[in-house]
Amino acid sequence: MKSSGQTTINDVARIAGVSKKTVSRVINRSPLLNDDTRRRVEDVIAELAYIPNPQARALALRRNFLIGLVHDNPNAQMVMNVQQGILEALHGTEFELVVRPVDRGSATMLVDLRHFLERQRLFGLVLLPPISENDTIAKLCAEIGCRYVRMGSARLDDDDHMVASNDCEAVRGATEYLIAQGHRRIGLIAGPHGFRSARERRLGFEQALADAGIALPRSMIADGTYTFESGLTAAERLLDLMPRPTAIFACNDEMAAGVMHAARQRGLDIPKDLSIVGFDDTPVAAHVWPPLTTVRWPIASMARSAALKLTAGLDGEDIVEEPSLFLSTLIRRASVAAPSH
Amino acid sequence: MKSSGQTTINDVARIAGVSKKTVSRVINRSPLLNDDTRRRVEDVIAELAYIPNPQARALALRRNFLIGLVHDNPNAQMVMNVQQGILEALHGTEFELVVRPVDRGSATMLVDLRHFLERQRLFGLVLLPPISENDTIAKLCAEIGCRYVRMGSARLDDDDHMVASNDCEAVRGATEYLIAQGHRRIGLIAGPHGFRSARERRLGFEQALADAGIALPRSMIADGTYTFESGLTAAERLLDLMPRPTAIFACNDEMAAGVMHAARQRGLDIPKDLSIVGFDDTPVAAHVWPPLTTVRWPIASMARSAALKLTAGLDGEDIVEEPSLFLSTLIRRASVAAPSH
DNA sequence: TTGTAAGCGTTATCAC
DNA sequence: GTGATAACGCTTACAA
Repeated sequence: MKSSGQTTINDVARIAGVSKKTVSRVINRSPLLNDDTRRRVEDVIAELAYIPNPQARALALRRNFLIGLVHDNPNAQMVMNVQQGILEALHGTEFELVVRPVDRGSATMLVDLRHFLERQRLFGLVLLPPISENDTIAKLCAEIGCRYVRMGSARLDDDDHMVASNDCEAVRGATEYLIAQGHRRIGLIAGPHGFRSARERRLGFEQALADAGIALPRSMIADGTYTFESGLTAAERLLDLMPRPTAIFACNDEMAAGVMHAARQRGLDIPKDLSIVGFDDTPVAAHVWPPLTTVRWPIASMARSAALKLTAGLDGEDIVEEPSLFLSTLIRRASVAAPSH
Repeated sequence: MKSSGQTTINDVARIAGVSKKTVSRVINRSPLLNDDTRRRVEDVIAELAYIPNPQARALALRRNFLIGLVHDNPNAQMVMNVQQGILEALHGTEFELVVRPVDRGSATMLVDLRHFLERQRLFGLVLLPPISENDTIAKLCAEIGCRYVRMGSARLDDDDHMVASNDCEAVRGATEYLIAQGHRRIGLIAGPHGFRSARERRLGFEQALADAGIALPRSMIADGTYTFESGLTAAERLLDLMPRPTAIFACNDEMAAGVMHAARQRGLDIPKDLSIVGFDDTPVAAHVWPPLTTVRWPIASMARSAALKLTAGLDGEDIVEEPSLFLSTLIRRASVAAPSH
């Protein structure tokens, strides 16, 4: 070991009595290596507690050991869950996680992202919804040679490049649950236009009503933007209807919390006068009063699989096929009851 | 530009008719450079849209252009705000943000962190509370030669190595507000033992009562762990008291939300029967019913300053002294009123 | 199966 | 002020 710093590949080579290249082969698990040699080198590596320098590897390989998380998702808990899932997958590997929020509205978003990818030569990208729905970004990655996996509410890409939840079916199930409770006048607070998740969730809602033979007048659907305030405003419109809905499905928890405020402000009792269902099962769902019935999707597991897809087949590991489709669960809490009239 | 890939320093040097070293000097804003030369090189750089390769720089400089965010904070919104603040500071620079959650309880935490730092040779670290309160980590950074800035509820280090909020004074102010509303029996739900923020907030609470000449029986203080459930449990104990408190200060919003549930379960009206104040101003504070009066601290600004301290004086930029102390604000919402009896 | 030489794209050293 | 030349620590040809 040179006095100046860390143990290098040269130290290992010298002490093991082999060339650097042989050590390099051991590090990279080259199959064409004498077992004796490999073992000898591995012993020296262990003894010196040698760790290959990621910067040098990055330079030589023309590729960094960084996984990027690209997102424009305003929901903190969601982003954190994704980070946690990715880090779980990356734990014990040489990969690190770099976060990169982007602004969907910005005109320079694509150019910025391209610069970022070209400069940093990331190993791969996990794309969070809603930006993951942008096909141009996927094409950009393919063009630059950066691996990517997109997370989404439905199949956005081929299996190697996406993990998806089944939002449509999940919402259908949740709506069927409301119907089973006896509700017939059910309002929907939809998500923002252009969001795939909004489309899928609305579709599931409509299907459930259609299957049950319940008419869905346009007035029972209010537009929202996934924010608390938009939920509040939309709920005010729905609650002005005569007769008003006995239940409201909000396409995410934030908006459902807004519905609760709107109901409370008019003195409505939840769930007696109004049942409410949300989507996401963010912490707010459990912490509002009454606790919110909602749909939980396995966001951390999905992110974990996404990261594993990215790094699959690198370490000479057995290639385990990661799942691409993930199922959601209806979490039943106190915000739903049979209609009282 | 070679056919294979990106523009390199060699291309710039060749076309500008200077040596690589001179280009390097331009990139690194060396002061000893002929203005003519500099301008010529800069022109070529602009023309070729040349971007220095961060991997090669990292190898040569023995230091990466990565800022690490080390945290063990369970609050998603808080972590996201910090990330946002750091990224704001890093925007337009060559730095990227790497996130590194750690497990405070783990026996190998320090060893893992050391490995991480030695391997990745991070440029610097932003440490989030509560892990930022750990002096051993600061020493580790100093030893390894990794810059760091600690975020905290009070001055944890010298000005170059910390940014702090004034939790003690903020809570004193919030408590004085309750007192000014007429409250005399005020309960405290404290934070976890060993957390500096818990200590500071409790201190502020005690000071305010003492200053107002209000006795604080031990029974009026309940232990919490910054979680919703602990807030609920602690509130149940406080609300069992005879006479019960007319107001409760919870040391964070999560616990305050728990207090609301506990109050609701016993049919207490908020704020008529019980006033509640929280701390942090996380989204839940605005979304519970009634909206929660709470203390907001400028977490993103603090993180931004932390990152700026880390990267200060690099680009030959004017060195602007970043502030070290940040003030909190009391956000008055509907969860507080004068006591009704 | 292993080793040698030549990069990868940058910065540091030390002359000129 | 500027430029050869040698690092930085690793990998990829290409030999042997």
